[in-house]
Formats: sequence, structure tokens, C-alpha cells
Amino acid sequence: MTVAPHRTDAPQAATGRAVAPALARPDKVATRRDELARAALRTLAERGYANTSLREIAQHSEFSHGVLHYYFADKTELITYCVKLYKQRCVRRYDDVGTGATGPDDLIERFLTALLVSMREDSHEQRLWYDLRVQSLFEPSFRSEVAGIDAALRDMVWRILVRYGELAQRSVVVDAATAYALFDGVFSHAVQRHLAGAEGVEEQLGEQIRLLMPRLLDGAGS
Amino acid sequence: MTVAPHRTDAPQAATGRAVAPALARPDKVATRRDELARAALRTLAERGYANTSLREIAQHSEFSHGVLHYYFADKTELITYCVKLYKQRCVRRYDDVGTGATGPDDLIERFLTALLVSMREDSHEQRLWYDLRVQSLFEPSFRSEVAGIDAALRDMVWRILVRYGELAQRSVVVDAATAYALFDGVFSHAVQRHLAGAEGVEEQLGEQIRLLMPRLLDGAGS
DNA sequence: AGAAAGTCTTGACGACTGTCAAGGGTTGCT
DNA sequence: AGCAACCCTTGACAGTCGTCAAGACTTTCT
Repeated sequence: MTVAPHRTDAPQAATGRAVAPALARPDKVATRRDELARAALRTLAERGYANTSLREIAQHSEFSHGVLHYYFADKTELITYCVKLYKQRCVRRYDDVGTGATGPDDLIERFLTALLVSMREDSHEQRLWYDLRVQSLFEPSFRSEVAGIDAALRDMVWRILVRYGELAQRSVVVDAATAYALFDGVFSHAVQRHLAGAEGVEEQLGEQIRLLMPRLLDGAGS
Repeated sequence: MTVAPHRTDAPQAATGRAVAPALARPDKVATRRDELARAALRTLAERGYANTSLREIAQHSEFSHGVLHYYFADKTELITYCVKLYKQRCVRRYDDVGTGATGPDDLIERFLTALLVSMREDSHEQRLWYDLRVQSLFEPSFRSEVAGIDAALRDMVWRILVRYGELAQRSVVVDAATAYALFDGVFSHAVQRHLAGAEGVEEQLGEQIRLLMPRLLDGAGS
């Protein structure tokens, strides 16, 4: 008969002890939440949002289904937390694409390598991201979180493209939103083909990226 | 005690009468199926695939929920039929974009107008299409139908782009898949912003299309 | 050691899902 | 008219869903 730490208002910082009702180890709570969210992420990536139940998420963890309502108020909060957790990872892979590049062509190859790794290793997470992004068009629950990830991805693309322009000593002719939309279209279609088991997807994506990037800079392409 | 026309193997052509078991009016059956599928389409476009039940679909029609299993074997067949029905409409709007254009710039404006009409009037159908396309990444049920629509959209984009190249007397430098991915990315992001209630979406999409199209042709852009 | 708080499991609830059988109207044919 | 096929409704089924209460086990504190 205790109060579950559903609403962990500030579990990781500040006051240090038990600001939320009945909260002994805020760090442990955060750890558990991450653990459960990771199990949820696995399940969602495998089955999709429409086919994932809380019991199934619990089966992918080492706990029973009841514990989910101990750490999360409801399903929406769990999935929202999942999306936040996903957000932290997905952008990080592209952090050093721009910083370590020696020239424009090298940057393209580094960018492409990162994209290919994402496609190879995280294709299931990718389709989950596409899934949740579409879900946010129907229910406003995740809308703000999805918008946050979208903005982060847009900024990531924008940083890389600006750096590419610097290295090529040419100016970028599209804005951040347009660049993100273009790369998102190309990459998501590649992921789609990859998941369908198509052949030559990586080479095709490489050609597309190598063709697209110079054309986003001022002057004649290629 | 009759056999429902679930498996209408060839209801609309050929033998003319009762090739499927107990099938008196194949045209009427097709009409009803279309009617129910349209109700399903409305419901799906409004609520999304994950939140749409057969009972809710029936409520958007003038029949009760049982009739759905009289005309469709199961939910999957109904939704598959929906997707087919959607396919027929969505591409048709762009049929005369290329044929009636007087010059490259005119073609761009005609293409853009069609895109804006789709976004304004069919934004809910658009998000449904994005929804079902992602669903097909998780369950193989609709996969072939979705692939068919994807191919139709790709060809539509390709026809317009080739015609644009002809009018501009320059050659296209991307293949059909790449062109479709680029336009799909730009347009889907525009629909996303439109559904979020953003301002200036139409102008932004216009700038994006006008900037993108010349850069898909050979030679210096803009 | 005993009390209290934290953590997790179990089992149940009401609601909802897809599916289907039974039956009542309705229509068309002979 | 009478029969049979067709069309549709109703109501139920087994299952699953999110949610939550009750309690058992564990840990921490005094």
C-alpha cells in the first residue's frame, strides 16, 4: 500500500531525496524505468505500435506485467518515455560525422557510412520511429516528443550539410527543413527496401547520397 | 444458411453468373463492397489503423457490424480492399499534369497545384497512406498492395519528371526511385506540418518543389 | 528485532476486439 | 403462392486489452 512513483517530477536532479511521494532511490527508479523502456523499445521495434501490448512488453523484460504500472502511469507515458530514450541514441551516431571530415567527399563517405550502419543495425528501430511519427498524426499524445525528435534530426542533417558546404567552399541553397525532408525521404525508402529484403540497397543509397549532396550547394552539381 | 460471397474469385467479369458459390448479383456485391470499403476508408483516415475497429467502421456506414463479414472474409481482406480502392483515386489527380503543360515552369505550377489540392483536401487520406505503408513494414498482409501503390506513385512522379525534362530540353539525372523518394519526403513533411496546423505550409512546399525540380535535371540548377 | 517503506507478483475487473452462428426480412424465380 | 436464395441484424463466443487492488517479498531505517 504505497504510492507508486508514477509521477517522478524530478527524479534525477535537484533536491536529492524523495521529492516525489515515497521515493527512496531515485537513481534506481530511473534505472528500472530505463530497463523497462528498453524492453518496450525492443517489443515495439519488433511488433509495431498497433500490435504491442503491455503484457508483451513485460514478457520481453524480466518482470511481470504489473510492474509497468508501478513505474509508469499508463501506456502513453511508457511509450512517450520510450521515444525520449530513443531520441538520445539515434542522433548521437552522427555527431562526429562533420567534425572529423577532412574534405567534402570524405564527409559524404562518413555520413553515408553512418547511414548504412543505421540501416543495417537499427532497421527495426527505424521502422518504429516511422511508426510512431505517423501515430502522432492521429493522436496528440506523442506529438510533442515526436516533434522534438524531428527537430533533432533536422538539426543533425543541417549541421552535416553546413559543414559540407564549408568544406566544399560553397553555400547551401536549401533550408534545414527542406534538407531534412529530402534526406529523410531517401533514407526511409532505403530502409523500406532493406526491410523488404531487396538487393543492392546499400549501393543504391550510396549513389543517391553522393548525387544529392552536391546539388544542395550553390553552383553546378557534380 | 447461405454461403457469403467472401471469396469473390471473379465477380466482375467473365462467366457473368454465379461463378462463386451463391452469387446472384455480382455487380451489386461489388457496389456494396465499395460502399463498405469507403466507410472503412473514412474511419481509417480519421482514427488511424491502430484505433479502428470493425464496429466503428460499420458505424460510419449504414449497416451493422455483422455485414462486414458477409462481404469480406476478415479484417485484413477489408483493409486490403480499402488500399486497392485508395490506389485508384490517389494517382488519378496527377494524370494530366504532364500532358497539358505548355512549358517547364507551367508544368511545375500544375504539379504543385495538384500537390496542394492533395494536401488540402486529402490530408487525412494521406496520413492513412503513410500509416498503412508503415504497417506493411511490420505485417506482411498489405505488403504487396502497398508495394503496388508505391510503384504507381513512383511511376507517376517519374512521368511528370521526364515530361519536365522534355519541356526543359534537359535530361533527368536521377532514376525513378530516387525522384520518388525525394518528392515523397518533401510532400510527406509538408502534410505533417499541415496536419499540425502550421502556417505558410503551402508557400514552403511551393518553394521546395520549385527549387528541387530544376536540380534533378542536367546542367546548372535554377 | 521490529516497523515502515519500497518493490514486485498475482489475479481480477470491465471494456473492447475479431469472428461467427442463428435467424428474420426481403427479393426474385417458377 | 410458395420456395429458395440473398441480404442483413442480432447476439453471443473466446480472447485480449489497459488498469488496478491486494498482498507477498525485500530492503532500509531506527
